[in-house]
Amino acid sequence: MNTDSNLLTQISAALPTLNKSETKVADAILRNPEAATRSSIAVLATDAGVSEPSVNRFCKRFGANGFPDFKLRLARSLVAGVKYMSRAVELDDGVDVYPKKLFDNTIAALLLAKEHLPTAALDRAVDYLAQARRIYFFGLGTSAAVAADAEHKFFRFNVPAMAYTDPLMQRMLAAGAGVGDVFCFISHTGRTRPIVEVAELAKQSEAAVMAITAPNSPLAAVSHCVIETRVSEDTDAYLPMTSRIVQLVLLDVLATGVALRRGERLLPHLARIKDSLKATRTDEASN
Amino acid sequence: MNTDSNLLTQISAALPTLNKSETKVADAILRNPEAATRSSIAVLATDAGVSEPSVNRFCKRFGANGFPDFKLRLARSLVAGVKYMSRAVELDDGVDVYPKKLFDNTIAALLLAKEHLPTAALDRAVDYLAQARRIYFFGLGTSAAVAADAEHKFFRFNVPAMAYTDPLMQRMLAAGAGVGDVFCFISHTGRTRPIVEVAELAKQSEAAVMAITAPNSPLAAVSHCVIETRVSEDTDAYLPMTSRIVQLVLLDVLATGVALRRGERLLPHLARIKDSLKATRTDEASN
DNA sequence: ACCGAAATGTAGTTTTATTACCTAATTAAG
DNA sequence: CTTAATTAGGTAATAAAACTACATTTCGGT
Repeated sequence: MNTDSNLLTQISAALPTLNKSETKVADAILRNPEAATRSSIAVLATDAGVSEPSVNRFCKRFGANGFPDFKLRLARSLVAGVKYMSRAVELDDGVDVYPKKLFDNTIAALLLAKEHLPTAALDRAVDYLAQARRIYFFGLGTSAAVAADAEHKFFRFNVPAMAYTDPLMQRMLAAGAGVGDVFCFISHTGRTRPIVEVAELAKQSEAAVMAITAPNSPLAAVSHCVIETRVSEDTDAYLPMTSRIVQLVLLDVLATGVALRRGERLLPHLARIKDSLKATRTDEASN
Repeated sequence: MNTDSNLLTQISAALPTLNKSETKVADAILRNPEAATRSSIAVLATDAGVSEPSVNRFCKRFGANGFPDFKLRLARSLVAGVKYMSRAVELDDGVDVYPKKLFDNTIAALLLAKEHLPTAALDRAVDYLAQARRIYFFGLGTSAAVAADAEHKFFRFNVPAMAYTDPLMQRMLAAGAGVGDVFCFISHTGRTRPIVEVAELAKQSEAAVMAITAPNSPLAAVSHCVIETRVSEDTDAYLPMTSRIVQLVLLDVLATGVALRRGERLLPHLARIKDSLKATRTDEASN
């Protein structure tokens, strides 16, 4: 049930199932996880008010080989910065707290996504995109910005890409699609009706339909190629903050994949574009 | 000179300055950093073909208190996944390699940004934004997509925000600006001339000018409030991949900051917007 | 209240890391 | 070219940390 890779969350999730001394150890660790990674088993035992073997047992209970191994895992978990038990921003968070939380959440989302990379789907998607005569990126709301970004990036790679955020335009383009067109739909939930309808339209043509969206969604169902993104309900409660970042990086991956497929010839092209931008600069710099 | 917080990069950077046995240790670690975090000092010493104290000395040379502390630091560095010495994508990278690299780069950029959060500037920026009568987000190129995203996010928070990506529109709006207007410029380099010009125009009005951009840039110079973002030259060589992600998260921070400043009243508003979106869904779900 | 099972602690053993010291290598001066 | 000085590196002893086996306690059930 709990596939969470973060030790801290695992521990706090398991809290109710722990017995007395284990709870003490868990408390001591959660009280100051950073310190726990630095202390020896003796210090932590004193800190928790239990004996050393209890700490050791605790470690093994959470899948570690022993205390040192446990510390290592803990250190890893901490990097993602998820040291705030409730990772959601609280109303009374100060300016020195909530920015870090937001960064931590984003980093955690990326780490998670990195662990569940749909490699096969990405490869197939690159196949589609690399051969495309023309690529359309469609998204609404937050995903519109993602689509715009994708257009820009693919364009730089000399791929004929266009982003449309107007449902009517999307409809028209999907209806008139033909062989060689690739439609890439971006939707966090895959349940935004206008987007799904356009995808269905596109599917009826000769065009290829791909989607960056949630698994088992209506949008996923109508797509030839789906790049699944997991939805983390809790952090994206009111605003899709982390999900769109993952989408963006996945589009980076696709663009890079297409570029790699084309091989070396691309680099001079990028250099040329970069040069053309220099004219708009007051000084030397990359974009 | 080297403020790099990543142990691995630190080690490989220091390679030329190391003596014989230190080099052996460094090689052994770089050969398989993951394994190094798991092995004991004895194993690593054998692996490197040196004695245990040599390994210990090596650890201290890199600022650790001893071998266990060193392992901990190493483990931390590895999480960012920067285990690829050359983090740049190579032409012969397979589909199981380059996506991870891209994610790693992005995560590394966020970790770096998190460590150098311009807290004071963020707080001031929230002051400006929270009091704004109207907010304009201006960006060009890749930053245009960021601006569009910002517009969307602030709008959801019931803040009158608009994004413009057309330089002419930007000019007109800047020229006609007045008290209560806040202009937020987004530019990776801060040297894109059209943007700087518009910022100068806006500065001449009664409006507040803020920027998410590089320090010591022309754009930073004309802004009342600058949120500095560091530019990592190597990974963003040809395309600004990681920098725009950092910008996006910084805008998340600003939007959240404004929301927090307003306090609880906001939550029902968000819930209402969420409900209004449900109508466009084929099923229940968050955006 | 007593028995048994689970939980926790104690003490001893083993492993791991550190320190102090010694030897070999290297370099610069005579 | 030798030799003294200095540094690098290794050996072995010491100290620290972690683990194991076993003893004791605690708790739930009868």
